[in-house]
Amino acid sequence: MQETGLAASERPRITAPHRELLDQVLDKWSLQVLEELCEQPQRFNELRRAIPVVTQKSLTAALRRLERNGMVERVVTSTRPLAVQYRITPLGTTLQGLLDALLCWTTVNMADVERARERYDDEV
Amino acid sequence: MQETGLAASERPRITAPHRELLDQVLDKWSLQVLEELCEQPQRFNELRRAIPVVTQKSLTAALRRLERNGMVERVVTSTRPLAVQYRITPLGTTLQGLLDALLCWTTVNMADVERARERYDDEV
DNA sequence: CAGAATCCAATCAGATACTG
DNA sequence: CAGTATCTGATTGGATTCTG
Repeated sequence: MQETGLAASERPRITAPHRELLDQVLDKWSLQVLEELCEQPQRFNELRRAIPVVTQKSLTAALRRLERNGMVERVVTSTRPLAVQYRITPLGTTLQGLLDALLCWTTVNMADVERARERYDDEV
Repeated sequence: MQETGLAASERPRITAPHRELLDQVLDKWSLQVLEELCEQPQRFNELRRAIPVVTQKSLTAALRRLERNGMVERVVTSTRPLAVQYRITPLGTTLQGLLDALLCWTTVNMADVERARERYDDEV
């Protein structure tokens, strides 16, 4: 499992591919899309309404990125007019714990962060 | 299937302040700065060398953001030429677990993601 | 050394119009 | 409904120059 006997302090580094994946998955709209789809599958315009001020363009881009990375599945029903449902994939659900952890962290530390901001803004 | 009080589906939502904080802390360069400073305090140019291709401008911006949000502390020694050391704060260290979790997730799922990308790119 | 200031190219986001 | 296409104004990122 380990090539060499590394010290505990030698934690894995963020490499370009990892960084890139996080970028695609943690960006502004993707997080909110994932959050919505974790709750239930939804259609395009449902998502649009559920996520406050996302434009159609940004939502489309976020969905395509998530689909490409295997986080979200696009299910088309060829009716007239056609219906498209987006749903989270098994791979996508592995992100849910992480999302919760992120949200938990912001909730716990928001007050401290706001104090830090006030201090910083005052002294400058 | 669900208890009184909060339904299981009623998970906390990402609100604007939370989203904004995550943006400031999870962006491309900030993650790598935090990773570096979690290992040891470093000076400006040390960080610059440690983080492959960051420009001075981007590094400065990331450090200012992290400082403003209380994640990083800037320690100035008024020598000639002056020395500036950046170090992680206690609040900043609360992010470390999250960073590890993020990195762990990418490591575990990278292969699946790459397969998903190939599938997507092929069919389009 | 540790930046600030400036200029410029490239990217992005919003609005609008159109389509199967 | 679920998008695509296009135009445009704003924001970003890199390169360069300068400074205490």
